[in-house]
Amino acid sequence: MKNEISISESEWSVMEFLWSNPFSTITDIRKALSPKGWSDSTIKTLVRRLVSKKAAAINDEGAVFRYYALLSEQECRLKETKSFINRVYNGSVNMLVTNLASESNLTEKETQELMRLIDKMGKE
Amino acid sequence: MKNEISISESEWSVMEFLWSNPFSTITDIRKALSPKGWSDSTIKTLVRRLVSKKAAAINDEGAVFRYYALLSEQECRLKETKSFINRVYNGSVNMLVTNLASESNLTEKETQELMRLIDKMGKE
DNA sequence: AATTACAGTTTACATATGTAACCTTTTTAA
DNA sequence: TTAAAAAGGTTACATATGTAAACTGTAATT
Repeated sequence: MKNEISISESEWSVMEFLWSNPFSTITDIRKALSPKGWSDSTIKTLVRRLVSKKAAAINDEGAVFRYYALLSEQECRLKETKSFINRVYNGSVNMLVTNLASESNLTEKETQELMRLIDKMGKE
Repeated sequence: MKNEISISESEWSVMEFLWSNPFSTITDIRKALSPKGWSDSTIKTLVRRLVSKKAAAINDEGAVFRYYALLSEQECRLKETKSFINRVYNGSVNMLVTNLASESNLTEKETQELMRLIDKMGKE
């Protein structure tokens, strides 16, 4: 019953461009994503899918369609982050950060302080 | 050229059980995952896929097969975490933690200290 | 005007994933 | 010992995703 919109990895590239450059044309998108090496068709498919899943929309006032994101970067990130933490860290932000910290080069003391802040971050 | 093993959401449930309970039988897994409401077939498919993608393996010394994880929880988490951060936060741990912090109830000062630690965590 | 370069639309096709039935053999409980 | 339950194997089927060709129309370039 939610806005179960899920954006795939490839689609994220498009969304990211649209977030930074609203009202872009297909050409704009194609140029920006050229490093990806995708064919023109691929780009169009990604855009079409984003529009059909209501993550983006079309503005057709001018001669060519201009696309823009319907979902904000912030909300998409939060949604993805939550589902990621649920899937991989049993919903525990604490565990995630602990894991990140263990990969880092913080001193024992700093790690402890980090843990304290994380704890304080609440909501388990 | 990497160990491009990707574990899907449903498969994670199985892996998690195997991490906590190595050398489990299908029945063990089925019982543990019963809250998921999956059919017996579904469980078997998930286990089979994990085995075929070399994330788990079979020990067939006894009468029934016993399954165990071939990849550690730690390495799977790190892999997933990295790909997640790359996909959603442009590879920036910093940005991820900043985002988490902004969702929290830390004081301004604490957030600043958190940021300092994150920065120090290095490898951007 | 003819050619080219896109735009927009439709169709395609392989792999991944969620979810499960069916079949055969073996084990177990009534 | 017979029926039910489970194990292991094979097959299935819809949706998602990565990736793209083909077709139709229009706009820009030669």
